[in-house]
Amino acid sequence: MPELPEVETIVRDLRQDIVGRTIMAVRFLNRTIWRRGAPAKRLLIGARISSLERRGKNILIILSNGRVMIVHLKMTGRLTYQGSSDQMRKHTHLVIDLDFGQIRFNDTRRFGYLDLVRPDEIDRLDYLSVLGPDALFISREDFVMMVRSKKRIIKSLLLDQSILAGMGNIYSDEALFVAGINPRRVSASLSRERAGRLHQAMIAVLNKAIGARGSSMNDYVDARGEKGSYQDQRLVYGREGQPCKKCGRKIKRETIGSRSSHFCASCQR
DNA sequence: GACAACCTGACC
DNA sequence: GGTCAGGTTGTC
Repeated sequence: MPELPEVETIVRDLRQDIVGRTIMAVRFLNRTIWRRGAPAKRLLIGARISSLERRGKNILIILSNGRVMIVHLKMTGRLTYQGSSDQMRKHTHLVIDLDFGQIRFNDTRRFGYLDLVRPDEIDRLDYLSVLGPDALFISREDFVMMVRSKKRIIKSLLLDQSILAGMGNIYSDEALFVAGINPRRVSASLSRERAGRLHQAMIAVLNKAIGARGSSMNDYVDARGEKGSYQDQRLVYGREGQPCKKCGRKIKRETIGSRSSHFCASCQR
C-alpha cells in the first residue's frame, strides 16, 4: 500500500485539484468499505471541500459543513480525481461527483476503508488517537529517545504506527540500509549516534520518495492516476539477490515480524 | 512475538 | 497448485 510518501503525494495533488469544489452527487457502489456503515448522502451533497490533511497514512478531507471524510488506502486503495467521463475501473467502490470532475475510491483487495465523522469526533477516534508522532516531523531528540527506550526489533518498531506514524515496509528497509543498521537489531542497543543516523536516513528517504512522487511497485498511483518513480532508485527493497549498491554483495531477503525485509548483511550491522 | 484474518490478482 | 504483495487488527 501507499506509505507516507504516497499518501502525502495524493494529499498534495488533491489540495490542488479539489479544494473549493462542491459535492453534487454521491454514488455508493459498495457499502462495506465504510467503517461504520455508509453515511446519509445529505451529509455530503452540497458541501464544499475546505482542505485536506494527512495523519500518518490516513487522508482527511475536511468539508465546509464541518464533517471530515477519512480515507485509509491500506494495500491497494486508490483515491483519484478525474473527468466524469473517464472509464470506470473494476473495484471502484465510491464515486463523488463534484461541480467539475469526480473523486473515486477504488480498492482491489477491499482492505481500505472510509469514515465520515463529526468535527467533535475527530480527536476521539480510536484509530487516529492511537497514532504516534509523524515520521516526517518527529525531532531527532524525540526519535533517539523513543528508539533507545524500547526493546524492540528495530524493523518492527519502525512499522508500529502507534510509535511512529507513516513508515511502511519499503521505506523502513530503505532507511535502515542508508543508516547501515541491521533490521533485526534491538532498538535499545543502538547508540545515540546510530539512532540519530537512522532518524536522518528516515527523513532523507521519505523526502526523496515524496520528491519522486512515491513508489509504484504494484498498484499505487497518485490522485491523477500516474505512477511514482521511487521504485527506480530504491536501494534494497525488492532487490533480493542483486548486488548491494555499497559493497556489491548480494542483498538478502528474510522475514522479520512476518514482513519481508531486504538488507545487506555486510553493510548493515 | 508469531500468526491468522481481511481480499484479489500476478506470477512461478 | 502454491506464493507473494506499500497494512492493520485481533488472538494466542
